[in-house]
Amino acid sequence: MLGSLHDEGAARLSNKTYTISDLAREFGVTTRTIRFYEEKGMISPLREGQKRLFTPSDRVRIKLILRGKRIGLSLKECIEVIDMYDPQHNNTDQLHSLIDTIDSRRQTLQQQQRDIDDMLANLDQIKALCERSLSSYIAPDQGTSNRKKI
Amino acid sequence: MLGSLHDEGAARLSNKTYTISDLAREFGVTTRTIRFYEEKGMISPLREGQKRLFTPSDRVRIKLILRGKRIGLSLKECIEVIDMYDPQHNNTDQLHSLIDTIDSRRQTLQQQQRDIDDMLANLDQIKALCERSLSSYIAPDQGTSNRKKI
DNA sequence: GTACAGATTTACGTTAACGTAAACGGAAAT
DNA sequence: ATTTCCGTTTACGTTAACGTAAATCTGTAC
Repeated sequence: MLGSLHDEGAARLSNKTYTISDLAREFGVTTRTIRFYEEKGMISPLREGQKRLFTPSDRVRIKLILRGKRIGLSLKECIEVIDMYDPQHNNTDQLHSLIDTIDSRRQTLQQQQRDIDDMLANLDQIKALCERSLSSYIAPDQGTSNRKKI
Repeated sequence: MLGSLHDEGAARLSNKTYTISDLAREFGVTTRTIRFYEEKGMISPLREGQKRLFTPSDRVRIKLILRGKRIGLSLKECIEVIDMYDPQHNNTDQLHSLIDTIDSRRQTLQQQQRDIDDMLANLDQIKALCERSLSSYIAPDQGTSNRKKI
């Protein structure tokens, strides 16, 4: 399997499991959300009778899904990224195509980095203007455009 | 107005305008999208009879909307950010509250930066594994886990 | 036993961000 | 004059990602 990342102490042979509300609480989502992810085939928890039993691996997948969402990926894109961890390799073509996918995903991420940097810089500017405006604050006043500081 | 950014050559007193398809083409979106943004009050192009006339300011707003979208903001969040450029200040409380908003938005952006960095690092790992797997490729083979390089 | 807290399935509802189609207006080219 | 190209309005359709409600099961506390 090309080396499964995220085993989180594979040595411990961890057979720990989580309930659905454990994970919901940990990640600040509803149980509905987690069931929805299962419906979509994004996770496949075990069953103990009727109840779901989540493994550490399920837990990591959820974590990765939420990381994806934080940067604006759709759920579909989230699984695309996650599936890269466990490639159906064996095949040279597939490996090459995976590399292409990775490169393209990287482009997007780098564009996002630039966008975030830009936006942060803008926020800094605005904040600075706010603070200058506050420091020189005396009384309510209109047009501040080209007015010199008092 | 606390100093309007993005005048893009305010000195030139630019009265250039754009048609809807100009901007659609430039930004790679449909005209429907632009009209939709107007419906939502995100831009307010002039009219020449019935037709829309977009100013450089409209153009910048669209640009900022799309930047927001690229990092996963909703349209509502996009205008929240854009509106920071043109605060209804005059009021100390409002300025303080704007600063809070900025700080909170910054937190989110920084979390996104971390998420992107993490994801990029993961992609690098996966790619490296792919390439190692390709370089030692001889014939279709199963378990590569702990196998030494040939 | 039964009440109660959690878990499950089923299924309809909701919001966002457009897509898409229909029907029409005005100017320019043929 | 009529086709051809924008452009416009109106309006219904669509997908994603859950929310929410109702009915059922189930193990544990009392």
